[in-house]
Amino acid sequence: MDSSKTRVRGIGNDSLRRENLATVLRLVHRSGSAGSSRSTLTARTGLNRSTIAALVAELASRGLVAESDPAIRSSVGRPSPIVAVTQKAVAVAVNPEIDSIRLALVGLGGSVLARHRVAATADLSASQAVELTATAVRVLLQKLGPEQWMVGVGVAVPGLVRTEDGLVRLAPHFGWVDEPFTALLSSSLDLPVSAANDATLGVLAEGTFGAGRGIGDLVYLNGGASGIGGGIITGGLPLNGAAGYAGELGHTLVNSNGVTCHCGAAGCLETEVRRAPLLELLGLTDEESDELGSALLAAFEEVSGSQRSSEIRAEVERQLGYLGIAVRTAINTLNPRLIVLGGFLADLYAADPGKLNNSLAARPLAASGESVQVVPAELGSDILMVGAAELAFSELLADPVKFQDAS
Amino acid sequence: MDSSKTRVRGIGNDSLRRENLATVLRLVHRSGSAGSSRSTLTARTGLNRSTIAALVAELASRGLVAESDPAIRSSVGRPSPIVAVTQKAVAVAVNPEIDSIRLALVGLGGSVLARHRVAATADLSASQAVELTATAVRVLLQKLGPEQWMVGVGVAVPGLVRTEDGLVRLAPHFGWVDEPFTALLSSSLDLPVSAANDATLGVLAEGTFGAGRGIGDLVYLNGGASGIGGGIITGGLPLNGAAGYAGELGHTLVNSNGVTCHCGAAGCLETEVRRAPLLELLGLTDEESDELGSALLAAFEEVSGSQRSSEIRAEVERQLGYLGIAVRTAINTLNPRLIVLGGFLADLYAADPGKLNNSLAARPLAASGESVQVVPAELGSDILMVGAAELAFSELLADPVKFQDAS
DNA sequence: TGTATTTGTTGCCCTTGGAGACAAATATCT
DNA sequence: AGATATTTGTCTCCAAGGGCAACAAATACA
Repeated sequence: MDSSKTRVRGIGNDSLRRENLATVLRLVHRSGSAGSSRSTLTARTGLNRSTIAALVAELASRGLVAESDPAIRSSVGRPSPIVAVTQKAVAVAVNPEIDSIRLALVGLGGSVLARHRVAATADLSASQAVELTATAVRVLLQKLGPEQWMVGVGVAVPGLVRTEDGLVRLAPHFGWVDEPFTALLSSSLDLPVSAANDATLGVLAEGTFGAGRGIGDLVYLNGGASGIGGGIITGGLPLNGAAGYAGELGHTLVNSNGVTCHCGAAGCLETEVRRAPLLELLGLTDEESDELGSALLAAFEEVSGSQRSSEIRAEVERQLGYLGIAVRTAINTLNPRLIVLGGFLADLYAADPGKLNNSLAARPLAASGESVQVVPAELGSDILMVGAAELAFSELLADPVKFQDAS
Repeated sequence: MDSSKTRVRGIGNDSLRRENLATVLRLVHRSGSAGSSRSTLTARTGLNRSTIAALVAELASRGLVAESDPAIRSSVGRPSPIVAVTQKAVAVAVNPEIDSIRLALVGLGGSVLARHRVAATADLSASQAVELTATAVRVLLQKLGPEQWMVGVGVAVPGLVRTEDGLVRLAPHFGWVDEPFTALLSSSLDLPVSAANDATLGVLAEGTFGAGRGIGDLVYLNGGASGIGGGIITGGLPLNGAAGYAGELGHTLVNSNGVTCHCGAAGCLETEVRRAPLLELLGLTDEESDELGSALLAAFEEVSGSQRSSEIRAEVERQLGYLGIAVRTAINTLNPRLIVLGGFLADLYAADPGKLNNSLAARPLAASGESVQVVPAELGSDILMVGAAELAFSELLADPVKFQDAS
């Protein structure tokens, strides 16, 4: 009912403190392991020196941040202590995929402390997946130090997830429909569990710690084995939509004469732009998909131009053309400053950047200097771990007081 | 640089008061001329009775709101006074269009106090338009009472407007490119002037006072004489994008085999779905476009099925099919709760609602109960006046203290 | 070595919202 | 009609939080 972000709740004296604590913690969190000096926090928040001191002290007493002497002393004046997140509060990130379930222990600041992987199959039922995940989480929990405490679990689901309660509405890979994965996992582990779409969490990670750091409007497009997912940040906030299903850019129409998609429409982006035909043309298996990028580049650099390489180039150009159409629609709709490409879309783009860039010219204002930039994702394979952890941390970041009383 | 909406600034004691004042004023503003009781404000904000009393008193002392006895006494208990906006603070709304420039004097709460219209031609230069507008605004200013004061001017521009400074980057109707319309008008009138895209302001109006009242995620699609514009609200906030060009849904691809659009691409929504062919088939002129809706309905209700009416039906179905594709893409991207159709798109939809609704079925989750609703716009011809005024009021609504000192 | 600069630290003040007691105004029940 | 319950305005006092100014500390630079 009150989902509107235009503030309706007033601010009391207590929520004032809470918001300021959250602001400081978020700033420190976003600065990652490098941390940021107390004077920087003063400048960025606009708060008084004494206030920042008090806020940092409270966060420190709760064990969330720690102060240290600055390593390099550059400017004149009394050096300001560096405030950085501790690794006492940790989250577990989970990403169930076709072949395996990946997990990680992640600390504040986006640092991956430990990884774990369990094999899975495509015909896994939701309750089986919960079982597998729960035991894997318990393995990770054993690695926790005595001082560390678990904030919760974040799950990056390849499918549609209802934000409200984490219900997995649709996960095509596993054939799940309306599976309460989140609730089951939560009751099995007795920990708070939250879930969201994988690409939505991808853009969260990339926008906080990756290529989109500090950028308020960006679109993330990820090409995976079985489709294309999208995540959007606008005005500095993740775009979830009414229920959390926003960002399904894989179902943008790119070809009226295209193949019918599993969604029922024809010529969707993800029916026209696929990894499988590229791998096939290159003679690579699914497991060798890491080599896709270099193989494509090799095919494009080949001067002689064999029959096979020209076939590859044609397919790449074809796919890039369709990708361009979808990206153009996204730009016209969202006016982002940055398009981040992940998965095989990054490889596709790298093979012939000019093709996509030119394709983006066919839109209003394209000629002006205010055009968007297309870049590959910066975060590597940890992106979903970081994004899922970000989700798990979100409550803590919004209200550091709610957790762990001061000692 | 700091365009991100994730709070970076801390909250001091002064901004605390400012935010609470703004929250209360916004709530009263959104409740329109009906106003809302003080007890309602207490409940909705979560603030204390005494605090609300103080805040309302301050707003009243600034002349922005006034209290009055409740008209109907429904429930038990001491009756709570009704707080409603006054019409002392007013804004001027401006909408330059092909044939005329429309203006209005608008008060808080979205009430249109006076209207004005001056003839215009399509070949109007920007400076000529500024001249015309400025004199028209001066006419409206004379209607101001002695107690009223002008907040500023808001302009709804049929084209791309840079949010930052109101520069009109592109207005195809007039052939304007990078015209500083806003700055010129501001210096000519010596008043604050802000500008934005017309459909963006349309969704603001419709989302605040119209069909989307209280809904945090909605898309507004408007069909005009010369194209289709779109405006988006997500998470309760208008979606502007990096520079203000978001919402250009008229350039979504709907037909790979379509006509080339002025944007350079082929088969855009606005090349396939147009008002002109409908009017032509119905034998209506541009001036008679108000009758389009009833004429279409008549053609659809005709039982016998003349040659002409079946042609009309075919064209309507064709256009609705393409509209459905664009709407589907928007839904997949934004997951709105509501699609609001304005202009001739509302007429088109009304002629055969089932066609569009069925077309939306071809998307993930369409079968579930969580599907979107499609509705016609509620606000009539005043929509852009209200939206533009909303823009002009936005600074006041965000910080009621900055204006007019307490007497 | 002295000076300018920046920033942490401390004590005090001001503003703001909250809580509670009391009064006022209404509906409802007897 | 009168008593009672309920809701809400009003008033006074209080506590908490941030700002400010003075001082001290720590650095760069001349």
